Amino acid sequence: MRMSEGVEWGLHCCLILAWLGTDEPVPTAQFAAWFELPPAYLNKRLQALVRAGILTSTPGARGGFRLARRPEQISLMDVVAAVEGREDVFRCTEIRRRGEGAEAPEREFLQPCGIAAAMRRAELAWRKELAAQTLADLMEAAPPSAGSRARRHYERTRR
Amino acid sequence: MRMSEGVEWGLHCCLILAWLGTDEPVPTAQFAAWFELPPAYLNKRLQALVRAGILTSTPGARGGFRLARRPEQISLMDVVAAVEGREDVFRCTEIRRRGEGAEAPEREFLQPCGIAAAMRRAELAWRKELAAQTLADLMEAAPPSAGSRARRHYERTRR
DNA sequence: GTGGCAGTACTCGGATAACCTTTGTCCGAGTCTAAACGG
DNA sequence: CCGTTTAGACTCGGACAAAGGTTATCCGAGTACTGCCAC
Repeated sequence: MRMSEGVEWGLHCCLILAWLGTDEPVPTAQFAAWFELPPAYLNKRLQALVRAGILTSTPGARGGFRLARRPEQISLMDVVAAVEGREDVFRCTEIRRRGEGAEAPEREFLQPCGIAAAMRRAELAWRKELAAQTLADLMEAAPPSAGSRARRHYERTRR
Repeated sequence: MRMSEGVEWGLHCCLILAWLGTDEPVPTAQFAAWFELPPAYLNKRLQALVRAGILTSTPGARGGFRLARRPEQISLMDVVAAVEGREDVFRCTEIRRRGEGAEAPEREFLQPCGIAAAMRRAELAWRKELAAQTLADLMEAAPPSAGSRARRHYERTRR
């Protein structure tokens, strides 16, 4: 059980976009150089954020990615859901009904499996915490120098 | 990001053991028949619970698995950690230090990565919920018929 | 009849393969820029 | 000098492979039961 790197990559890229605060799209190549990541694969990951409505992409020369919403309206939950999908981490396969359970009366299965319910409770707590944190919160918690450094670097490497 | 089936299997097996409340070890074959699961692989999964100190195994004929502790002292967190490992779901690879970050002064990295910290907060909430639920809680929440059915079935198929 | 003994069946445990998800790469469609050209 | 055209470079987007992890299987070490045999 491990979260894919795409979440980390996507969050860092969104954070950069938020710090820059520019209207110009930033291409994948720029992000890839920034973090020494494989450009093509990073692009593939960012596409997931576009599909989820977190980023907007403009094709062609001078194209790239921009934030689709303001940083206060992008939560960690949004990014995680966009990259990892919206399925539950714990996926109940209802093995209670198999084998011996097949002979049990149907009314025993009216209420959902207790194990699945407990796992779901925990997962909801996780999701709630993720939804409570936005990009803006991350910006505020980070050292101010990080934001200014990002802007300086962007100005220097501008096309 | 998906939790392995071993967690579901392990929890159901532990629950059966708790319901039976017997001192006799229950072999893998019995569990496998109960839920129509591949016996050898289920055995491999239960071994993880033994290593974690949740179950005790007795080899040889008339062998099998027993609960190592009382149901009130076995939490969902214990089982998840035993099967899935104790590593964090979100694993920060510190890409902030790579590429452009390599030129930043060291003091910018004194406090941990904000993204990793936020993810960790969410994960701790998840773990806390898991640790708060024990096998005994699951037994109480389940319909009483499930427990009695398990005992009846065990008596019938006793060796 | 009783104690010992060998054979047998059964169980866990770890070493060994098949499948699937994740990671990584490549090329095509479309777009903007910029230079060249003609009026 | 200015507008048009045309070639070029750049970017996203999805189709195509490699790698690692999970799922599944098999065989060996060890244990308890059971029937047999000797006394």
